[in-house]
Amino acid sequence: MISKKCKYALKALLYISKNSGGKAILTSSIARDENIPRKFLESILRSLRNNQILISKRGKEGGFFLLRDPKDIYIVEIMRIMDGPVAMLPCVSLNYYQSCEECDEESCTIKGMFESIRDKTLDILGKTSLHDLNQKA
Amino acid sequence: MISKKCKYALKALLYISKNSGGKAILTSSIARDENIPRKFLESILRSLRNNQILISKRGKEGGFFLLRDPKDIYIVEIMRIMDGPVAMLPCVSLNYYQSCEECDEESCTIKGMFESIRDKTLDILGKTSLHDLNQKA
DNA sequence: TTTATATCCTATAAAGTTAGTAGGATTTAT
DNA sequence: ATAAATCCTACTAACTTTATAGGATATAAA
Repeated sequence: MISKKCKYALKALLYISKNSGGKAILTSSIARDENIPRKFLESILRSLRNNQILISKRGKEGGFFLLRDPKDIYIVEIMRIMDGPVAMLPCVSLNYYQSCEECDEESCTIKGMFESIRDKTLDILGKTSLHDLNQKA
Repeated sequence: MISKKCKYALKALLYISKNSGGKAILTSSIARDENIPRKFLESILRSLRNNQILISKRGKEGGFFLLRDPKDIYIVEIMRIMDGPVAMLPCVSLNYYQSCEECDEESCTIKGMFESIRDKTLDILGKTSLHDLNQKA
């Protein structure tokens, strides 16, 4: 399961991607239209800005813009920022690898299966962009 | 990420599958050899018994057996018992479906992607058995 | 029939994570 | 100056995870 935070982030980015015609998008508009608690959304958008997905403009007439073209923002990147590893086991994660202290990785017989799942998952998440998803509507 | 409970369950079942030659396997043996806290493992095995994966025998000379052939026990079943849904979104789960209250499922543009991931994942988890994984060693 | 050895069961708890909320500080266009 | 927006820190309630404690119960064997 992905967290609500992550789902909110995806919805917000798709919203910005869809509605921004060069103009800044307000937190409050996203919150209203996507049913996301505003204060919670604020912190999500700030986090996306800190991670080079969004740029923000403060003050009146402010708001958020995508830093890159929606065709160049892949879902996997958002999910890693929000939820961390995509893999189902720490020892199988490409970006957040951690060894399993209690078991021997050499003789582990479940790793392979979870590597396959990771690869199939990344194949989708790493090739789907914000633009792709907005085309679905 | 799967929970430690789920990982412990898989390790325990593979252990039982591998070491049971018709004889009962002790919680304490599994705990020792797989580095799993014994009391925690007890509750995991009990849960697997409650869900028709194991049978137990109490008292002296007791222990656990697989209820079915290792070739007929698929990983997906264990994961669902331990962690619930395999899907990444509640609204995309086959066995634990829940609607997303805050968004309109009809117009949702992220569902499709998560359905694809679910299908690829289930294709692996639903076809891999305990026997398959023990062959890897 | 006693004893040793298992599982069974309920309750509890510490730590971590999730999903927010509160209250203002700061910046900017008008 | 003022209105409107983001920015920032701190806090919190609820939930989940990862166990632990302390016996109750069942069974095989001596």
